Amino acid sequence: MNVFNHFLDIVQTELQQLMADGFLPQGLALDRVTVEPPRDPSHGDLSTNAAMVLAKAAGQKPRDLAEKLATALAGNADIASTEVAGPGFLNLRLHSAFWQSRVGDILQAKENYGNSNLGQNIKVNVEYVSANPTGPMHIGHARGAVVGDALARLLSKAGHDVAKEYYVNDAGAQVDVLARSVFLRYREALGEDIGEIPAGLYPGDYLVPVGKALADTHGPALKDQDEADWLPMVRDFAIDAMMDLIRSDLEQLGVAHDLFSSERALVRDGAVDRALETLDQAGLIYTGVLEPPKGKLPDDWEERPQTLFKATEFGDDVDRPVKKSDGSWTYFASDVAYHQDKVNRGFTQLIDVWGADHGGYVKRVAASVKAMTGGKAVLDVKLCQLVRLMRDGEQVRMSKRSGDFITLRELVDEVGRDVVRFIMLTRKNDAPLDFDLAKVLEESRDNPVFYVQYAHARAHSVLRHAKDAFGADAVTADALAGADLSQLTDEDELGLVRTLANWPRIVEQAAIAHEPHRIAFYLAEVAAAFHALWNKGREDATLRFIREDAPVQTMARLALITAMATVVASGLNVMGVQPKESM
RNA sequence: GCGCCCGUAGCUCAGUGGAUAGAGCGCUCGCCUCCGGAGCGAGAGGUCGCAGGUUCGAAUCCUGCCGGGCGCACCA
Repeated sequence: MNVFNHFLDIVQTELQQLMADGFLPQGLALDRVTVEPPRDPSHGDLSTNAAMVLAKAAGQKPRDLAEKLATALAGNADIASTEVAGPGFLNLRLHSAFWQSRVGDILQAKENYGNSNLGQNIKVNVEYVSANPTGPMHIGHARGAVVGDALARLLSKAGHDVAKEYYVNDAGAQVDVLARSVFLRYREALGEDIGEIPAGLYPGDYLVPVGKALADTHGPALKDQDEADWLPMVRDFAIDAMMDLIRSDLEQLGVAHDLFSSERALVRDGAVDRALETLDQAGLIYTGVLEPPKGKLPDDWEERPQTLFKATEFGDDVDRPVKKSDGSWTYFASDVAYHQDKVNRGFTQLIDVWGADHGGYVKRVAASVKAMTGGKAVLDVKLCQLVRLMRDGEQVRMSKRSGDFITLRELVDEVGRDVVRFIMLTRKNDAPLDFDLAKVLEESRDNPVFYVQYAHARAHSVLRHAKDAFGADAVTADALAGADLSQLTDEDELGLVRTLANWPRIVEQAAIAHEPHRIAFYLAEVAAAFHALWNKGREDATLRFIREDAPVQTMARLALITAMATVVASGLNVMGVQPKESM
């Protein structure tokens, strides 16, 4: 149950009744009415702004209106008291029994607690990573991979029909460079001294085995051919090898896409021609000359006519070229086709997760989607800012020149998959993130991965102790489900329950905002509430979870911490992190 | 020059229309024969970059300015 939606329904029903009974004017719009947890817990359990948002249209003073609503709600069995406060808030306090029942909800739903039908099974396409198939993934790709994957899981939990997709840029000049780089390694594998890798080719050692594999397959047969003869074949060979590499990197991170879409295949199948034809028929393609870019001019800039898309009609700053000077499609043109392809496959919500360096590209793609679909499909681009790799507060320098950058694989090998995934979600996507290799492994309060995992492990530790004290037969899921929850009366116990009952709301809000990082912050809050309760038991022995002299109360408390562990596991599951039962 | 993002406590950051703006670190003061002290509690610390505007109500929305990051024909 989403407690807040539940009471929003109740409040709206009562408001409708007040209208029907003539206490309020007919036809008031109730869509701005909200029910939320008050910022200050001393104000009660729930707070509604109904009186304030309706006062003007109703022609009544907010506080008077709030009083009427309070009277109307007084009959509700779950509401213990109501209070009009401040400028016209109506604060509700619920009976303990209502909160206690939420523990039962959680135990019953298990990790599905927090699932929502918010998305109504709408088809959402999340495209992420989409790194060029020219080398292994590095730390920057890791952030997009985690954000995209967690967002997909989040939307799925919130009731969307989600497809996870990787766009393979296998059609541009960069894959020809890859092919030449591999060909060099092929000659090397045949015993040739290739010396320094020339500038403009990929120098990384990861291409050595690819060259060797090529030599194993073909022997020296390719060596003396013209480039035009070997390049297409070597290119395909190299792209396959790179995608295998990338897939295995992703697997290490626990990221699995549903579909890898090939740019080359789109071009080959004529999808780009068709997409551009669509735009052309709509009168959105023309030949024109662009103004030179303001500020610094590129050295080789020349004024010339280009085939342009009227992006400015859909909110972009300038019209955008779709053909290169050699007549082939630009990358943008195939991206238009790719987005059209997604829409054709029935997706009405498109989400792209990109690096921040692609920020200048957002408007034109959004414009193309708008032009293609007449606004029926919406595109949201999540830009991920840079990850700064640190060690003990010092920035780790990466040398891109030698191809010796920090790979995803090295990162996961050093700190583990779960740590990488969690830390990547401890910032908003549009804020830069410091990833400190030392700090993320610290076992302390200010390492959120540890802090949250510790709460989960601690709960399981208590359950193990309880089984020792009462016997494994006494502490079972059935026994916990049947616990007398009215035993949970301490204010901090009920406080923890309230925090747990917030989970369904967090899921919905994070899903609406497309912000998976909110899960990480929420879990830290749950962990804090649990650790605080734990320590209260240190000072007052009657508050400990396990009281051998009070088995009924103990079972209720074990039910509570099981619920806590369940919510933490549910949240970690959205983040793609495995909960730990011991540290 | 233009566009996008960011500016909140000494530091790192939450908080996308609600009440007295929060957390961690750091600082000050407390709590360990006890279910895992790998933790907890209390305190000090703020013109929410600046100036206008919208609103019953603005850190949040709008406009302008200041400061920082990223990007800026045909590459991907």
